[in-house]
Amino acid sequence: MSASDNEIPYPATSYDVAKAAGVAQSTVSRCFQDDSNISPETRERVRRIAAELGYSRNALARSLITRKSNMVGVVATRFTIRNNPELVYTLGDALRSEKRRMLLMVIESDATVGSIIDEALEYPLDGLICCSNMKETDISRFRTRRVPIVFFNRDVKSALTDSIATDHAEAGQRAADLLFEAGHRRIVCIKGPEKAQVSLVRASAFVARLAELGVAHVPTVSTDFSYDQGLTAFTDLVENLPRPDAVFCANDQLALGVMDACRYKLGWRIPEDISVVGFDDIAEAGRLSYQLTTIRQPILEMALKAVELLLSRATNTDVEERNIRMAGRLIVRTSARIQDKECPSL
Amino acid sequence: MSASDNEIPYPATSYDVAKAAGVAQSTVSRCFQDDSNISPETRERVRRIAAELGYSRNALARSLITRKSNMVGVVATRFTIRNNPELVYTLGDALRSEKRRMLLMVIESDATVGSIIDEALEYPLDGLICCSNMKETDISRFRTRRVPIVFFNRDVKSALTDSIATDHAEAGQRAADLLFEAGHRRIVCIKGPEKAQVSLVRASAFVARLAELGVAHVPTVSTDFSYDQGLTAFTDLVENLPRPDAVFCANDQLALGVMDACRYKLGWRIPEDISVVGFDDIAEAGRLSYQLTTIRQPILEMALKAVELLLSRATNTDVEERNIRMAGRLIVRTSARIQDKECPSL
DNA sequence: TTGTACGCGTTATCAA
DNA sequence: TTGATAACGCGTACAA
Repeated sequence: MSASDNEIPYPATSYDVAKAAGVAQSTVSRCFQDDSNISPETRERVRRIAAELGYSRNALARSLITRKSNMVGVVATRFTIRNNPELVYTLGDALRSEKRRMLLMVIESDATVGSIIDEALEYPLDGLICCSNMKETDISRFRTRRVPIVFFNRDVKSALTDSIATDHAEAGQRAADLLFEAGHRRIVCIKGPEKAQVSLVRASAFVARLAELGVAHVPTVSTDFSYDQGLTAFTDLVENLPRPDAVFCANDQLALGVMDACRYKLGWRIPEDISVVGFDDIAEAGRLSYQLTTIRQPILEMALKAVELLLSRATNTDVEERNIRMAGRLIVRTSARIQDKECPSL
Repeated sequence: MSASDNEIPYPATSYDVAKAAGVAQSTVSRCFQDDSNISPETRERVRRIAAELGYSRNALARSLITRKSNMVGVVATRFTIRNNPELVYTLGDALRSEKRRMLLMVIESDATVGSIIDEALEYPLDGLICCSNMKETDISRFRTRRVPIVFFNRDVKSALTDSIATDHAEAGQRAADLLFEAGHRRIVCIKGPEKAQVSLVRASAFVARLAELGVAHVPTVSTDFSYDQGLTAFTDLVENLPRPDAVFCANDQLALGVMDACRYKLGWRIPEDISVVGFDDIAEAGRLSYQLTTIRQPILEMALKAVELLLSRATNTDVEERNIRMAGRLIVRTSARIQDKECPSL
């Protein structure tokens, strides 16, 4: 028994199947395409033989000739993945139902997106869903290659490049109205990183709206969007302040930290002593221990829409860019008083 | 101006670069490989011209000839992604530092893993990290193709196939010892789905150990591993039972639901009236509102080890399978009394 | 309906 | 050090 007897050096190719079935390689190829002219008998026989040989088509070789990789790149930051794990699942699921694979490229933060550009360009991606900012020079490299991009929750405007995002400004404004109408006047704001566009928009719209309503000063502090900093930054902030009666947090993680600070560090009751409003509606916000009133981002609808926008670019190559903004939805729980203080009977 | 003047039909290839640089295509190829014999001047000049043309190598074409896709498949269930988002990030990060891409294939649950087998086989993956069970017949299809698999937190044993998992049995046993030594005797157990191996192992080891210690009956109920069912299943379970003094939950989500059931439905104090122990150490477990005592899975270390195991198979083709079990780590917080009831002075 | 021949864009081999 | 040429495995004209 020689070495060549038991060699299984490489997976079977369409040539191997062709030889075993006594047909041409192109016939084998046709047997695995849905819309090809092939006799039912041949198709069945060849497929059976292929199965016996353990044959699968090589997707890479196919991509080379069809010039379609059937792969969609998804760029996501660590924070996005942690805060919205369902987004990853939903994107993957939506892409698979469109016969696309998900090449997930994770980055530490928006600041490090540059590190994956070259790698993404080496694959003839069908498209890129980018949950990060990107420089125009990098965007144009994809555009040159005809790789469409959809930005997800990032306010990036570029030619032929779509985006979908929550309407953060409207949402921040709504939070301001909510708290003002409930009679709150000593209001503070816990926002995210200075570099995080979404946080800035939410917070500045919130503050601006309050200013319109006559609340001139809204003490504000920046954080890293984490529970821990929500807890500590809030505690520090209120130390030298008249006690606030409401707080808006630019995301739910912060809000949970603020709530725990109130209850376990400051001894304040929620919502009797202070109203807390968050942003996102993550799973934790609905726990009985928190019951956080917050503004939900329609992440899952946005994910589906992102896939739809992306794949429609394959046919509609030159349609003008679409920048879709979806309204957040106020989820009323018990962490904020929503009726006016002056009318407790309501 | 004819149509051909402004056509940018396809990305530049190495032939285009070669023509522009006045060299052979193979020379261009060499300029983009680190370990090739090429004069520094040529390399620099060609690379510059390539950059001007916006050239990137086509990874698919390269894979075809090198028979290495540099892609690693990661199979993960919706539950895994939701419960352990950091796992996704860590795997992606570890793979990228090994110059590999992550093809993430999401599935609804272990039961639907069959739906991605064919699709995974079509790519000449460098390997597969599988956070799901898999039938032996499917495993062998990958083995035939020389695609190594590492099972992650699944107790799958198969030839040449590595696995890494938390030692769930040891952990369940440890939870039992912990509660028993604290003096608890009326103990209940909230486990996960009947089909979830990890849950069964944790719970049955827990119950078995208590039996050894003389606690014969441990009322147990199955759930879907969710917060909601932790809350409702526990409430239902204890309704017709003498009040338990301790509860072990097969994951943290359940434990949080149980804690909220105790506090907000049953009016029990934690840990004075009942001790609660969870499993996983998800982020929520550490919140001040919960302070859940739990057993941490070393997910991140496991992720790194999984990548290491997988890539080592590329060279060590025929080394015997390695089934690594990592010990969980007890994280003591305040949701469980750990000293004996009889010795409150401790 | 099937076979022949070519090309997708790269790396690898061999000769110069 | 470089160039010519042959793969890699498939899809697709075109001819039969």
